[in-house]
Amino acid sequence: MVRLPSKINSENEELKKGSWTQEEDEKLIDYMQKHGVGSWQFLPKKAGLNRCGKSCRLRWTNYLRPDIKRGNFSLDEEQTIIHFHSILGNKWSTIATSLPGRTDNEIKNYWNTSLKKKLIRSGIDPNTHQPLTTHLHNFFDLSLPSNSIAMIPNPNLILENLAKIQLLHNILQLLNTNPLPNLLGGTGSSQNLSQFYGLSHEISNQKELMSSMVPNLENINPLISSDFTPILETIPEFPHSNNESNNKDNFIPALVFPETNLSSDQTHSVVNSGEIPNYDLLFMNSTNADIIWKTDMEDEANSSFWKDIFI
DNA sequence: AAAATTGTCAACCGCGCCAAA
DNA sequence: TTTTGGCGCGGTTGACAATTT
Repeated sequence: MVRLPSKINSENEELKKGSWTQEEDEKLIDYMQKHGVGSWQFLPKKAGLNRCGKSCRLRWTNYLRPDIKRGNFSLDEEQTIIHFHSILGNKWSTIATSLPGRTDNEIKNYWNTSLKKKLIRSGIDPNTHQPLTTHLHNFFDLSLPSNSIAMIPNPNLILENLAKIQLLHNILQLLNTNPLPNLLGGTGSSQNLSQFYGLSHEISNQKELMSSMVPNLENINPLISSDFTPILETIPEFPHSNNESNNKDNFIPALVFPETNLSSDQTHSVVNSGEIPNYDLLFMNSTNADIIWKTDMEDEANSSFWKDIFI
């Protein structure tokens, strides 16, 4: 048997690709109404379409089929997708069987463009469906058994953990500048914040959250003294409004920046804007002992927050 | 007002499964 | 038992729209 290359028809002509025209749609609908679903391989020729069978199947199942439901996903549908995704993962076609009129493609698109972000904003990892802080615990705990760093003064490890602290800083900054995260939007409260971060007790401010999220924080860097409390106490409270000036006042000053491609002026501008630096680059370089870190000591306002830890 | 960025969604691609040869 | 080909699935792309800078 000879298999035709998929982009050539039996007359050796190039098959059409890309968006479907109204005329092509009409031909396909007309054919499907008369013959129903059959062999996709021979359909294009019979229906007078210069397309491959696969393209016709896709157009029919994802767009032209008469039983397709249009419009926004309802809350029920949304919850169904989240529920089944937590059990099945990216099995879009299986998930689609629970949502009449919705196609796997549509569900997949909706997940990738909207639902995933909604979950992240709610403090839930869209891959594991677990609170994001579970990962934070692992993030610090796995690499930081008690006292290990103090006993092995490996500069690369110190740099790596500096990077981790910086990452934590930025997570806290995000939490501090956005409305409190909660499940699927709406107004937040400290109660549901605790709930969605997987904490057994209620927390009312950021320092409590920080202590709860990173129990081994005092072991991260040998330069950190045992008394971490004074630093925690300087962390601002959660803002309980969207007032922009309040949010600005609550910016946690930047900790350290790697001396990468940022000039001093750029570093200052990043510090002052609260912008998040490029962590891919940072981690990529963190195994290199030559990496130079700088604290922003010239700027008293920005450095006072962190200098007790590192100087 | 224009340019840049981000979001949405239809469509494509390659792979793997499975039935038929 | 192995090979072949149809089909469906999940990941990705790219065009267009909407929003932001």
